[in-house]
Amino acid sequence: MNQPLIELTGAEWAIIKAVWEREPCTAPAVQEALFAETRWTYSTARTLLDRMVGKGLLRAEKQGKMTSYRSAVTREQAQRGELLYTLKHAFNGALTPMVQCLIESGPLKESELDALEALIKSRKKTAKK
Amino acid sequence: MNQPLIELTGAEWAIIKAVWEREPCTAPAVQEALFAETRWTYSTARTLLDRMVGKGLLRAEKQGKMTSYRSAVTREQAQRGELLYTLKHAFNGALTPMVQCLIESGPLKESELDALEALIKSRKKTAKK
DNA sequence: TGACATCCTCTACACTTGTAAATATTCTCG
DNA sequence: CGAGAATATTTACAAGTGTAGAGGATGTCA
Repeated sequence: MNQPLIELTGAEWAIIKAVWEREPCTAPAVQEALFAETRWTYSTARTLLDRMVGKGLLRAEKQGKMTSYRSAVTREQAQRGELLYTLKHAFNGALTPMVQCLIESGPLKESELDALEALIKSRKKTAKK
Repeated sequence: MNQPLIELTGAEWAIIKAVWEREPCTAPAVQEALFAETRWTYSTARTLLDRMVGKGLLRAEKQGKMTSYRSAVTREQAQRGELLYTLKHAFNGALTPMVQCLIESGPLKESELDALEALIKSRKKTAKK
């Protein structure tokens, strides 16, 4: 259940997001989808894809000549990994300061504050044990 | 004002935290402080320190034979950089889901929820423009 | 059947990161 | 002065990352 903490590089984030949005999908499809943003050639996208399979972040299945990729970790798992990395290194595990810094850094709208407030309220109920 | 987004590796976080806590400080001091946690030799610590000077994360000043290091970025800047990286890559810039994921991931206590709630309230007042 | 268009595999290469040994330079005290 | 202790400088090296070219295999249409 507690897999070994997922960490993604910037390039990997780009790839996996493209995969999540269209899986299963082929390398050319991913390359094309990301080209505008990254200017990566097919080779580059393909290398990244295959390395990520090696790391267990994606799974590949060969169908004839095409290879079909799909994610092996969920978006939530990846997000959590990223957050936990930051929580641990940048905030020494202290959650409140982290949220504080976050809401102070970001340009955030009134509506977002409302959303957060609601979030916390509901969370309080759930947490009650 | 908008410096080019600070990103630190795990090793760099360890170093800079040690520096923040005792700056100005020497390489041997940093190495010693981190030894229990990292088991780094003097060489390793020194290399890291100097590379970080090269990147503009620290500043070094030679005084006689000793070199004295101090941070060139604040803890807040570094924290912000880390958060913004995550916000951008993992959450496509959407703040609310990020906070949500955070409070759902972490094991957080009642008191923390209270703190967060207070935080948001005060923030709401400030944000009023 | 042959010329393209597609997609694949292999190989490469520079840069960064983590880690450190080897060696040199100084102080400092007996 | 000479030896040890404390520091510093240089060099290295394996893995990981970003990026891609070259060249092979295959399907397709005239």
